[in-house]
Amino acid sequence: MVYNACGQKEVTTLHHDLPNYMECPAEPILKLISGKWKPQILYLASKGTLRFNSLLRQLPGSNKQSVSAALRELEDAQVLSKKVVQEKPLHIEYTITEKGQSMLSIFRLASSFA
Amino acid sequence: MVYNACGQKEVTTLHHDLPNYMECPAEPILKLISGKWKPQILYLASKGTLRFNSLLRQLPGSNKQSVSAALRELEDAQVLSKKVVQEKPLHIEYTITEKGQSMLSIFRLASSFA
DNA sequence: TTAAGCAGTCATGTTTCTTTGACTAATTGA
DNA sequence: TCAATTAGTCAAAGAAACATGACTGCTTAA
Repeated sequence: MVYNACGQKEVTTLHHDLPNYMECPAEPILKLISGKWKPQILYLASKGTLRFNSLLRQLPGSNKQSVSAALRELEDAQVLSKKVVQEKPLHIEYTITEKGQSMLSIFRLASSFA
Repeated sequence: MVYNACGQKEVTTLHHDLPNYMECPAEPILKLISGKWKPQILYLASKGTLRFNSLLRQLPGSNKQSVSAALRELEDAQVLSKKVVQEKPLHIEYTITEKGQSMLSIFRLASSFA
């Protein structure tokens, strides 16, 4: 069995021009961890729990809307988990998941080509 | 020595809010291999030498301008090399470099999270 | 010589991403 | 009670990415 550049079996034939055409499964993952703020958010999340306003301060030049959207995307993809902490000054915490932790290997590998 | 999520030593301090702030070196690489056409171009390049018009036909829905820009970016980053072939019907060839070949591992790793 | 293929560029338009500013609503400290 | 902090949302503007159509200049096959 032949595997393509994306580590996927080559089976599907959709276009005569593309004998073994197949969408790259890495693309959605690349899209998930790319963008203006997500790599840095993931990096900070790997160091410890995040809180919204503190995160904003840690990302100079960022804004509520972009950070909020990034957090939601990462949460939807189970890379971060969000929980309301019913403590002293009632707040929200974003924590990196196991999946998120293991996805950091992509960053380490990518940075070896810098 | 402490290494951050991007596999980089933590030294720089730029902001009081960021005791160990540092740009993630994976970001430019992620940017280089992301986008609408670059992953697929890289995949095709891994299978063999590319020629402009043939590549366009192999990327249904693409266009000259986008593909041309993608090829230039990848060439500038030494992921592809371009050469004029002085043969029979004089043409141009884009070939994946060693660096490009080894960068395919990023796609394989990323696709394992799909 | 004429048309078709190759390898593009340029100007423009559209779509998507990112930022800005105003606003909400609950909690907490002085 | 007043101001600040936390955690956002919404609409709109601006920037960046991507697509379209017209055009160039060279080569080759009929």
